[in-house]
Amino acid sequence: MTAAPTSPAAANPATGRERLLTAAVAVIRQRGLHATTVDDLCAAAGVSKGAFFHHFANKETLAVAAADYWSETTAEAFAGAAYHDHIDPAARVLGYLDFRDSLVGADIELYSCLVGTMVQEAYATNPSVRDACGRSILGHATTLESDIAAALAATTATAVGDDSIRREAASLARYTQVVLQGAFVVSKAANDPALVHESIDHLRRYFAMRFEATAPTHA
Amino acid sequence: MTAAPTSPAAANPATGRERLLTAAVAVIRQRGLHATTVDDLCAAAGVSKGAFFHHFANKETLAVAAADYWSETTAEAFAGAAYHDHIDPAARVLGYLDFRDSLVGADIELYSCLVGTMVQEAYATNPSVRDACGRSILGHATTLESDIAAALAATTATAVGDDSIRREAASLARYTQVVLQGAFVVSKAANDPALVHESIDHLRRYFAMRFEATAPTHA
DNA sequence: GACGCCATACCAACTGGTCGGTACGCTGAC
DNA sequence: GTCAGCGTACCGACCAGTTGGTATGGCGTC
Repeated sequence: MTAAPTSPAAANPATGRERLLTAAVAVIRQRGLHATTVDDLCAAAGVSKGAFFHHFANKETLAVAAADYWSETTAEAFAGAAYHDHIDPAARVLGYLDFRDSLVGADIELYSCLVGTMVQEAYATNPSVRDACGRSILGHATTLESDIAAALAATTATAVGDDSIRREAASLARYTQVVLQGAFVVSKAANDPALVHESIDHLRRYFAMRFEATAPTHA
Repeated sequence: MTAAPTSPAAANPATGRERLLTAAVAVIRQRGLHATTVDDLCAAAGVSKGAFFHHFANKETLAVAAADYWSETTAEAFAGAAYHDHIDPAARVLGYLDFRDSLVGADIELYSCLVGTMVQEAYATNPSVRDACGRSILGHATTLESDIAAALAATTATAVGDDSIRREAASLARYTQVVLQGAFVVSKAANDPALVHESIDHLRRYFAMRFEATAPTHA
């Protein structure tokens, strides 16, 4: 241990704070917040305990920072994904589901959601962490709203700005996150990633139905 | 098991073991597994630490027992519910969703699922707890399969025993649990029980669509 | 029906290790 | 010289699990 003390940016490019955050995402996602000790995080990040408490006031502060860091890094990944290129808004929504589906690999702890895992533990004991998780999940959901609203509007010949359309789009956007989070939980319980694919299939089918519902053709 | 030996209904009706299990369900559901200490459980159950380790080898054993206890008590509640009385299998399935909806109150920790909460923490660290949670969730899902299969068979004019019907019914049964577990997670993150109602509405709509899909009349 | 025997159920005090957090010292950059 | 960015050493609290003991009650025996 005790990595190179002299040149900080030599072998390990990231700063200590960032190394701690990436380590926190990886370790907490696997083992949970309470089961992860500060020493675990320091070891994973290759820094000392002094460095940890230099950057974060306490463990709870780190957890909030990790949730925010998670929001930022995942937002970048989704913003750069190809499903945005579809012309048809319904295709963009279904493309989002395909993209989520493609992220699922063999190891559940590598594709499951950090904030979904944390919020279960933090809900009653750490309100600030719970709120950070809420911001992350609901903030991500809002990025879907405009596409869903456009797709709904196309099927009902209603204006996208219509209030009932906006509300229903927001509800459906939240529902995507509900299904994904639930799929992670149940796939962990069953110890089987196939359940995530299966769940996304059902959700995809639901969206397809909703987008065809009253729909005439639109293009 | 081990029924009441002498006078079960004296001052404290339940035996120490059962008091610990009911306390475990209540406390762990609120605070999570790792955040709950053995002393917490003893205090909640009104027993000493010695009693705890008399009945359970360690904390992990208690967690498994609590998951099993949860399975048993919830199974009784669902078995006695009125939605089974519908003649139409589709109505039984939708009645199940209504029943789940009716269980949702104001306090999330009072309606959320113990095993869904525990499995997130236990997945990587306590395989025996994870498996107990998996048995609980998937075991509950199987109780829905026959009704879903019957409802699907009615819409497609296929035999209930048909293999594809059985598989799809099993998949939909799992999906109900996915949505419910996800609704609990996201409603905790948003700190808003309304999200559970909203999610069940979407699931109800999906089932209604699936049961009407290719459907002619059936009776 | 009294007695010895033992199992079950439970309690209070303690222990050894762990964990979050602190105190303080070093060092290079500006 | 001072301050960010660490590292080392350490502390106090807490916590899972242990130990050693007590109360109770069933049961065979005589």
